[in-house]
Amino acid sequence: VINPHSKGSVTLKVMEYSYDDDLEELCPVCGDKVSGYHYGLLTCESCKGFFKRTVQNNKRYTCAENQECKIDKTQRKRCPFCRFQKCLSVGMRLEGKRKHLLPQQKKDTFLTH
DNA sequence: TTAGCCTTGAAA
DNA sequence: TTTCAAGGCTAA
Repeated sequence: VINPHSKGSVTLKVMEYSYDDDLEELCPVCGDKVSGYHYGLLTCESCKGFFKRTVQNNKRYTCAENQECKIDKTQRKRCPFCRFQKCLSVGMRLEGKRKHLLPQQKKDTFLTH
């Protein structure tokens, strides 16, 4: 913005845009803060660990309700079954067992903010 | 069992 | 050499 009141000088005002609203930084599973890519997508540290444990030890859970439990940061512990279901539904996959397999370029998803 | 921090190793 | 996600570790 050019200040019309300044004579010889020009003041430039930089508009700092804050899209605080939807800056996808939340785990698609529980809404916690993401810590990076885990099993294919951005998730939080806890869901990463949960998914890992579940897969590694072949955990089998059962839902006490109708397998429709809402998963959020405070209820995620409540129903592992629904939590795992959600992990799968949002796209978590165990396609990167360490020690082999090429992660190739999964650069299809950017963080173009 | 959960979840945050740490180690590791393949890819860039 | 740096990056960063998989897997390890462990306090609570």
